[in-house]
Amino acid sequence: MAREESAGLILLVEDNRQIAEMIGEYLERRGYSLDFATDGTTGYRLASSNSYDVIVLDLMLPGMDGLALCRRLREEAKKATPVLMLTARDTLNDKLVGLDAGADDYLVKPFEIRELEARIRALIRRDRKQVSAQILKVGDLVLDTATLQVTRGNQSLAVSPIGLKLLAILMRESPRVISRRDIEREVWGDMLPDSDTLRSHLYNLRKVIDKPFQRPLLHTIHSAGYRLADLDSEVPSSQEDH
Amino acid sequence: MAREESAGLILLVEDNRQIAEMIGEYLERRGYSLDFATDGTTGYRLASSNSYDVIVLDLMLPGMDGLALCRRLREEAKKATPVLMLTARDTLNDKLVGLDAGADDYLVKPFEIRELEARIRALIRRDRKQVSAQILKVGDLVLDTATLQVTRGNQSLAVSPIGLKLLAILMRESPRVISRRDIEREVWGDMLPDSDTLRSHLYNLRKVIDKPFQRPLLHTIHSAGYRLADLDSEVPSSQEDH
DNA sequence: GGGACCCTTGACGCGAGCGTGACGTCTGCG
DNA sequence: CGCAGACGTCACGCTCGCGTCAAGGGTCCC
Repeated sequence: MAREESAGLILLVEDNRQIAEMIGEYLERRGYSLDFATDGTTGYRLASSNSYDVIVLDLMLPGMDGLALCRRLREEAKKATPVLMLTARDTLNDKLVGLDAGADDYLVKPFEIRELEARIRALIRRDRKQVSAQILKVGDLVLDTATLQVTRGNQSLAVSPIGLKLLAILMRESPRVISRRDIEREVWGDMLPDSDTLRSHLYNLRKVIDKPFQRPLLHTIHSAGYRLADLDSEVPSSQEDH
Repeated sequence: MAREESAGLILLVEDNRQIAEMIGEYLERRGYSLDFATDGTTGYRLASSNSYDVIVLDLMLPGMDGLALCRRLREEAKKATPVLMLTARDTLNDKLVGLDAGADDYLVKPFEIRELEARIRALIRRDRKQVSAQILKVGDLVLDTATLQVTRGNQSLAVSPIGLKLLAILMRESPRVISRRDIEREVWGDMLPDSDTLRSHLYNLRKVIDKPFQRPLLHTIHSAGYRLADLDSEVPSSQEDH
C-alpha cells in the first residue's frame, strides 16, 4: 500500500550490503524514503547536492570515512543536515571525535533497528522544531519570538524587554496603525503608569532599530498612533505621498 | 525523593460511554490523566494538537474509524504517539491492518482491564526510554542522556543531579528562551521551593559549564528567562526572497 | 559517628531597565 | 501668526532582577 507522504527522506551511507538492505527495508516499511551510497565519495556527492532530513553514516567506509565526510559536509558544503553516525567501536574517544566532526548522534553496532528509527525520528523532530519558530519580518527587520533576537540587515540589535514587547506588537499589526491606548493596554494591562512612559520607550526603541540605519521603519501618525512599515515596499495605489 | 506526578497523559477515543467510563475511572484511580473523545474527528483533533503518552483507540468509531485516524496521525500530523488499538474482532487480518496503519499494540474486546493497564505501561516505558536516550549538543557542549555524561571541548565535566536536569531542559529547548517559571515547573513540579533556589543552581551550573571556558553558552535574558546557545554559530538567516 | 556531597535559604551588592518629569520641537487649527 | 496639544529628547533616581557566596541541614555511605 502506497503511502501518500513520506515520513522523511534519508540518506544511508553503508558499505556492508547486508546491513544496508536490512536497514533500508525496515525504514521503507515504516514510511521513509531512502537513498543509498556504499562509499564515502558518492555519499558526499549525494549529501552535498540534495536536501535530506537525516543522514545515516557508517564510520568506516571506502573512499572517504564517516568523520571526513561529516566534516567536509559542514565546512565545505555548509550543510547542517542532521547526521547519525554508526560505529562498531564504542570508546569514549570515538564518540567525542564523531560528535566533534559535526555528527548529531551516534549508535554503536550492533544496535536495535527500532532504536535506530527512534533516533532518526528524534533528529527529524528536533530539526522541524527550529523551522516552526515564529519569526516576524518587516522590511529587513527580523524578530525571532522564540529566541527573542532582533536583527536588521544582518547585524543583531540589543532591545530592552519592554522594547521587545512593543516591537512584537507593532510587527504583528504591521503595516496597520495602532493607537497609543491599544499599545499601552497590551503592554501594561490595567495597571498602566500615570505618566506616559510609552513615549520614552518608543524613543529608546527608535534609537536602536532606526537611528543606526538610513531608512526609518517606525512612523508616527500624528494624533492617531504608530505604525511599523517599510514605506518603499508598499503598493502606491493612487495615494499621495508628501 | 518521590515527586508526585501523573503516571501518564492518555487520550481515550471510545464511542461506547459505558466502556469509556469504566476504563477512565480505573485509569484515573491508578494515577493517569485522561482526555476523552467519543468520535474519530474530535479524537484526531486532540491527538494531533496535543502530546499524549499513549492513545487508546477503538477500531470502530463514528466520524472516522480507528484505522483511518491512526494513519492520518502518522502521515499528516507526523505524530509518533504510541497507539493501542481496541477491537471486537480478532481475525488475523484485522491485526495486520491495524499494525500496518501504525498502531503499536492491539487488544481484543472483551479484555481484562488490568491487561490494558499493563500494555499502556509497557508502551510508555518503551517510549520514554527511546526519548531519554539521546545526545544533546549545543556548541561544543555535549550531554549524553543515556550515560548522563557531560563534556565540553573534550574534557568531561562533573554536574550535580539538578544541574543535569537544568542542562537537559535548556539543551532540549535551545536556542529558545525559557522563563524561570517554566524551568521551575519542569524541575520541581507543583511543589516548588519558596525561595528561588533556581538562581543558585544556575550559578553553580555556570561555574561548571561556562566559567572554565572562554565563550559562554548560558545567557541571561533580563526579565525573560535564560537561553543556551552558541552565539557565534548563529546565522540570522538574511534570506531575501523576491 | 563522621565526612562528603547536594540542596535550600538568606544576605549582600551591583547594575540594567523603568518610571518620571522637564524641556525643546512640531503639527494642526483658529 | 500664535496658541495648544501632541510628540521627541534626555537625564536622573529608584526599584527589582540577578549574580555571588556562605552558612545550615538533609541524606547516604563508609
